[in-house]
Amino acid sequence: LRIQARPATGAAKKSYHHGNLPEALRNAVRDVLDAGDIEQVGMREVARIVGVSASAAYRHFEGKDDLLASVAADGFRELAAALKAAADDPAPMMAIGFAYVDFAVANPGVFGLMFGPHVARKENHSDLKEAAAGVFRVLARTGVFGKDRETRRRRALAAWSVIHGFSTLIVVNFLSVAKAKALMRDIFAETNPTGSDPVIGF
Amino acid sequence: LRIQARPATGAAKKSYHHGNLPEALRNAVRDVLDAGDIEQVGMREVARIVGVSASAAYRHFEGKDDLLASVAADGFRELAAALKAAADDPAPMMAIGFAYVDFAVANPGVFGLMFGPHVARKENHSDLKEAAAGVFRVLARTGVFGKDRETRRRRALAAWSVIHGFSTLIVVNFLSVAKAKALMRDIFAETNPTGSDPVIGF
DNA sequence: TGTACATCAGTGAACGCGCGTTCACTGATGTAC
DNA sequence: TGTACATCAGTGAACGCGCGTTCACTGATGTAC
Repeated sequence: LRIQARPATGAAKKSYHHGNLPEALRNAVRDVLDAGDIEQVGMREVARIVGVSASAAYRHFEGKDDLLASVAADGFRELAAALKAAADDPAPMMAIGFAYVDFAVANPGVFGLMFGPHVARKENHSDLKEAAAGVFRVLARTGVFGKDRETRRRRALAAWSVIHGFSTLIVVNFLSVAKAKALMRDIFAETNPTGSDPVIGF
Repeated sequence: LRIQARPATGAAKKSYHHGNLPEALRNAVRDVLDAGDIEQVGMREVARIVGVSASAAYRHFEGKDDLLASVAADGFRELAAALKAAADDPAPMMAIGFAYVDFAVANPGVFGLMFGPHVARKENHSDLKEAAAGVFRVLARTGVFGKDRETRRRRALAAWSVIHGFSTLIVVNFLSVAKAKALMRDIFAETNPTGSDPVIGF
């Protein structure tokens, strides 16, 4: 189980005030999501896990949708951060691909939520949209994709698709991590030392 | 709404026997799935749509899980058939990729079910597993992937990932069909007229 | 062709359950003076 | 430093609801003779 976030004071409060309930609830959602499927996630269940009454959650989230959207947005931000860190690698595309796969494997539940129908239809949730766009931005800004803006965007989308496809097939158990990484090594191999040429076959 | 399958006699029976309830129920599942998300799908809801009592469904399916697995397996078979047809195209990889994307766009709900956590954890459901393997088989048998068996398998997996990634990002609204197809055209362009060389950059 | 009867495919009421959300409440916390 | 008080962050009971599944049932269908 994910460690419950507690107040920064460190000392366990005797007060019944939790201190960091929103994060604790998000973590509980992730635990349930990673353990099984999305149908098990609920306000009551999640509150139960945290050890708080169900209605307490409504002090921090408008409702179930809001809580889920918040978890998904966090997921996108985490993913973007991981990719950003990987982009500093000497072989950035490969590193980004690996980081993406690693994220999906480590967080299958959130990964599914992020790219599932719940979130897909939440087009109005601006925080979520922005967080997802952040992932694309990291990809689009990675230097290997050339100088022209439009070309970079196109290639970033293609690369995202490749990487995302591997990750999805892994999560769904049609492909092993090892095999996927070996394949990515082939695909993203820097066949051209100048680094200016396309790396995914076009 | 999907047209409800009726008995082959054509004439509307006055009997209360439905005649093809299993298929009608599967179609109802798909309708609900395509319209919204998986949480709306249920035995009662689906029976209601078909116009039958909830318990009638239990004459044909063991329960909810069984019904969903059946829908997913059908989805895999449909997808495999569509890909098989596309494989006859002079540019088979591109045709297969387009067919895959078209299937996902036409059936976003089933597509999500097929690659979602519900099915991913149903490893014991052999019919489902077999149906999913059929999709891979079509890809692996497509001639462009070379003569060596292992190489073919590797490349088939890579191609699947690419194609699947595009489809997922489309379904989740991060990418348009037009853009995805243009990118696939670039990636799968037959740069080598002999057709024997790798087509996805490795 | 008719009839008896087994089986098939429905019905509808009932079960227990857990859900999301609301409400009036209360104890804890922080702040102005 | 103390105190009064507003606000914050919980509680727990209650609401209505729809779900999956079971059960005893009944009408329709098909088959053996």
